[in-house]
Amino acid sequence: MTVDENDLIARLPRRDRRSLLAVCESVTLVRGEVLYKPGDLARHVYFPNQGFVSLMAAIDGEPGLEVGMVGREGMLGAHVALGVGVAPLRAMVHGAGTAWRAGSARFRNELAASAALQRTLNRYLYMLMEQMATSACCTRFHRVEPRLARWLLVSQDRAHSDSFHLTHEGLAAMLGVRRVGITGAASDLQRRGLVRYHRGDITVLDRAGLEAAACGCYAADRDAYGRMLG
Amino acid sequence: MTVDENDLIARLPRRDRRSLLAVCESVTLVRGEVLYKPGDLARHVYFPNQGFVSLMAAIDGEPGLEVGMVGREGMLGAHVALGVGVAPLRAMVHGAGTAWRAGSARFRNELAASAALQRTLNRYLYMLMEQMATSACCTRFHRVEPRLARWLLVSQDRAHSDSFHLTHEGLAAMLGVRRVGITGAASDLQRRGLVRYHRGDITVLDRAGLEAAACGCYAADRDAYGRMLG
DNA sequence: GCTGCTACGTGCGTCAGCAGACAGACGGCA
DNA sequence: TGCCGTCTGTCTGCTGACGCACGTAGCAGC
Repeated sequence: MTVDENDLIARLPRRDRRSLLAVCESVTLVRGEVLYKPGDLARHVYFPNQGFVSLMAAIDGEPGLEVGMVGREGMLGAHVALGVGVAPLRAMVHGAGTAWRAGSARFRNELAASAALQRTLNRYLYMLMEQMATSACCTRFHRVEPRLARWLLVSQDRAHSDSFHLTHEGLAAMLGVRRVGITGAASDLQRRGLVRYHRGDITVLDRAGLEAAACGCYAADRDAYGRMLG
Repeated sequence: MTVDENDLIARLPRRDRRSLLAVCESVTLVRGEVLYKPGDLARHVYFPNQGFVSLMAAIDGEPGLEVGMVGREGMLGAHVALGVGVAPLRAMVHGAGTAWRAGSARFRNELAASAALQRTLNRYLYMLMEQMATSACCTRFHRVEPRLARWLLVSQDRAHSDSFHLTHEGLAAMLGVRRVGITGAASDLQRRGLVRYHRGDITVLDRAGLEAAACGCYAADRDAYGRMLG
């Protein structure tokens, strides 16, 4: 067990944690990897230790829109915890890292046996729903630039790193806007010295400034996360 | 027990259903009533028998956007089932009806005691999340008119009635658009003979036509509901 | 009748974001 | 070294929705 341990697992009582980890294996999350596609039967669940993964809702056959992001604070395969095998969302790795992975059936056994795990995941599900609702509003009402700033902050939190890789094209797909919309917003953030990017390599330079540039949804999400822990 | 029974309760084994109903009382849902406000501690959960209730996500202090709708196919207070007392969303009654209501603590006891209830609610939570994700995409990508058509269909399903009451102003708040946007879309639907409305009283005239006018999200939601049932 | 309120319809100027296209810059690779 | 694909920046014309404001119609009450 390292310092970079998945938060949900870290919060379990020792006994439950050991039991769960006994059915887990360590895997590497590779950038670009798709962990779930909508309609797929999920063979595994994942507890990231580092890295971050986007949850995308599809629409009209298009990739659609990002409705949530998962890092070491959460898990992938919440639907398995709800007793449904079929994934509702596309889960795509954006920041590489490692994760604990468990087979769905074994995971369900662990869940049935551990009240602490049930409690923890229930709280996480609650937070995820809150995030999705916030996200929906944010997408509707906020401008591209504050939304981009928010996305970068959330990614930075999940990645535990100041820099990560994603092109304007990729960012546009996440936020559901055109690439040129990202180009405009990103240029401005760079001009103001908040970030630097170069051919897909993005570095956050001024975190406080970026927080000021982001919409209130970032703070709302962070608060929701805090409430989940407390 | 009447024919208009909440679907979640109706699907429980007789023993579990009796036990749950024993801690429920029948209440009336009045149009305009707010069952939860974000941040409130939920004292009760509700299982509607008729009527329909909107789940609204707030943003920047504004009422925001509807992210889900609940009728007899679901429950209000899903967050209580997840072990969190604080409501994340505003729940507002749009179609009057009756509901079974249980105190949060008693409901939690029932939930702990009934594996069938847990399974049922888990599947419902899954569907609710799927709906929220669909809703987020729909809000972003679809035009006002198809979205309005979808909203009317969903309401009709929940209300089990061809007519209900909501002004253009109210519809605008649900869909997160201007009132005049609704006026334009509604005029068109009326001109095409799909609906009729007068000072807030809306009647669906041509259901099939309305389904054709709605975006694919309506069908997607209905399918998700079908999958939940098994 | 007049008043007042609510609901609905319309017109106008503005604007963010759209679609499509193009060009320059950079970097990996042969 | 030169080529090519990727990434980024910019332009044009277009449109759906916005904000605001005003006009009208139905309904209730003294």
